[in-house]
Amino acid sequence: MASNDGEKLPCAPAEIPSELRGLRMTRQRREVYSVLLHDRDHPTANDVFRRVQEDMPTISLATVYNCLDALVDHGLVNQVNFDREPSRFCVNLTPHVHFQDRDSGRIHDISFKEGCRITDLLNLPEGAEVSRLELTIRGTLPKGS
Amino acid sequence: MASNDGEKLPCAPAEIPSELRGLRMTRQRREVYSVLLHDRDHPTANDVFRRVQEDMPTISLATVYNCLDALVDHGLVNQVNFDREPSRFCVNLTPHVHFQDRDSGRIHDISFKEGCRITDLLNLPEGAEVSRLELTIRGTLPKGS
DNA sequence: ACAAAAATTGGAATTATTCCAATTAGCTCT
DNA sequence: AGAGCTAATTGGAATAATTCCAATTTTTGT
Repeated sequence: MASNDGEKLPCAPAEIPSELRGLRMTRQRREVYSVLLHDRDHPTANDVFRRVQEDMPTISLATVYNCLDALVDHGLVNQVNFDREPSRFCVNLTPHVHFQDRDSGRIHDISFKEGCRITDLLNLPEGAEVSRLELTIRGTLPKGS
Repeated sequence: MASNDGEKLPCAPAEIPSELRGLRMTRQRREVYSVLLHDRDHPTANDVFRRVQEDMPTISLATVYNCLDALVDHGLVNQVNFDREPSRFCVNLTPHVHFQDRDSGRIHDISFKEGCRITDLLNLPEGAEVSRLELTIRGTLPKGS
């Protein structure tokens, strides 16, 4: 889960500035980021690759991986892992967890109830510092949600 | 997170019966399970393979994978995934989450405070049924814990 | 003991991801 | 705008965890 520091984030490709959080926005990174902003369905690296290729047919898969890494490192994108499945990517930077519906396979972002922190529920050892926390849930949703 | 139904689990290899939760305990499965019971340091499949080989030099890695799968399917063992690292395996069936210390790399089991359920903190959609939930934490522990 | 079913085995195959060396693009300073 | 420097991109090869497969062996039920 990423920490959202309250900064306003661009919501349309056209608004992506040339640098964001100190990350040099190359054509490829901009395109990858824009694809992630456009369809927020938690695509895999390969999904992103295929989508970016439509506008930029010469991009390589290695570059997509590089771009995704860079975006993740700079906190613009979250990497979501469900078990041993291919990683998925998510531009929602507000605190949330992921729920995968067994039937559709779709992943849903689930927010926290007001003021709730997971670590309050745990018997963490004295002095433990949490730096990254990932919660994934699998289950079913009522039909048609 | 496994559900522990309160059943008393064997704590020494010698005590493992020929069937457990409907799982046929073959020599190989028994050995794999016994290795997991003996050193609860969340080994990978490869770690388990090397340990089992000491007593059973002819076992194959494929069999270790098969045995681990069977044990996981029958709820005797938990599969633990940290990001894209190799899966690790855990015989602790009480409800808990996993904390990886950045310095040592070691994984610690973290229990819940009395009566706490993670799903109570979440804005789950009406009617959502949780079937599996995995929480992994990375961070640091004070020296010497 | 016999037949049927299930598990084990070794090796090959798969697949997401990473690595590498060569080219290209982006930034800075004049 | 041009030169030089650094970082990013590229295609292809390499890696590594895991899965698959077909043949053999073990176990179970009759």
